[in-house]
Amino acid sequence: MSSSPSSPLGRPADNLLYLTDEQLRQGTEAMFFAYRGFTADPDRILNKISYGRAHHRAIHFINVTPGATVNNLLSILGITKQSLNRVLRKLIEDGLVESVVGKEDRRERHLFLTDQGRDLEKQLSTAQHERMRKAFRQVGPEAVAGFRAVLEAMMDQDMRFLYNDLRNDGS
Amino acid sequence: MSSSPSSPLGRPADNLLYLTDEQLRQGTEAMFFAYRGFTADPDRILNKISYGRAHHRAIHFINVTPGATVNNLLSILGITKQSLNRVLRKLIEDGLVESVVGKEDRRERHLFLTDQGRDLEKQLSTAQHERMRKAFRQVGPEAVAGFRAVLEAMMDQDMRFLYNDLRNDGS
DNA sequence: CTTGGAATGTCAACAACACTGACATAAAAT
DNA sequence: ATTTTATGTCAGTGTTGTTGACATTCCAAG
Repeated sequence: MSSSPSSPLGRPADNLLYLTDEQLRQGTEAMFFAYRGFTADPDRILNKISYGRAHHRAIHFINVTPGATVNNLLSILGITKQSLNRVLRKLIEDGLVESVVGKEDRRERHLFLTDQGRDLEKQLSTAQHERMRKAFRQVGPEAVAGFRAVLEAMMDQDMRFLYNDLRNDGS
Repeated sequence: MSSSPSSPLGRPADNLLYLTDEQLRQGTEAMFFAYRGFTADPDRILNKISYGRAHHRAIHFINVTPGATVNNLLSILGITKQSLNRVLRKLIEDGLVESVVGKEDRRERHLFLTDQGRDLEKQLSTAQHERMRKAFRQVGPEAVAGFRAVLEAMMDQDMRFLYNDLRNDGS
């Protein structure tokens, strides 16, 4: 719309061939099939212990932001507190997550993984990372940078902020 | 593992910094947040008409491979026939999908979108493509190529074959 | 022609995970 | 003292997946 590096009148769409409906359709299908692969390996582990993806997501984000409150986690996961509570209750009951009453604000519950929780997290992330590492190595760092750039551009703005917060530190 | 462009002994991991656990974790989170964005726009449309993602997926793949049988669709979607059948029944009942008994093998049902089905498909894909086109344009063709390369490398092999079949034609 | 198997459809039951709405409790903030 | 916030819990509902069982149709092999 703004700056077109091609000649002003001749072949103006030549550098935009990657934006055709056909290309977008292929991108859509790539996302669909790749997301299936992306979740397949942890899903197998979770299945054995009667957990689902919701448990995985909770464990993942409690691990990267230890001490986060329930509300923090709700913002990240984008689900209702009732849904999260169901999952958290089970994780606490099973001894994978610890809930600590806030020191300054005693209404808040700060969430931590127990040793057992960290064990499971390690198992899950190892399985998931194996596939991704293989893919990353296969395509090289430039492709990975492109992958990351597109994904970040596809996020909702709120999620992009959260994502970048998690990228820098774990606060 | 095979060819390392860096010096044989000094700093052997320098070009592999993009494969650290931290980088993989960020890739994982990028996938998670981006997939949410990816589905958000069509989800809003589907919600209004009491359909879900399963309906969207069925409509999408019937559109790109018109005349596919139920079994074809099952391979692509990776769900059970019972799950698919529930969705298809509703789509047929609502007049979005037509089921045609096979001419050569009359056990098979070939699936097509009706005009009404194509209308909805267009609505959904337009919404989904808008976000993706914006992202693609923002990052440029090289990044998009990397995005596609990583996603393809993350698929299960079966899905990669299917994906490439859909890429070339619709048979 | 009969039998076996493949493709499809249907019924029932169930589980995971999301939702809404309503209500309870505790504690911080005003 | 009252309101608001953070959290938890109960009850009900919907979508989408699962198994298992069974019926129908029909091609193909014996």
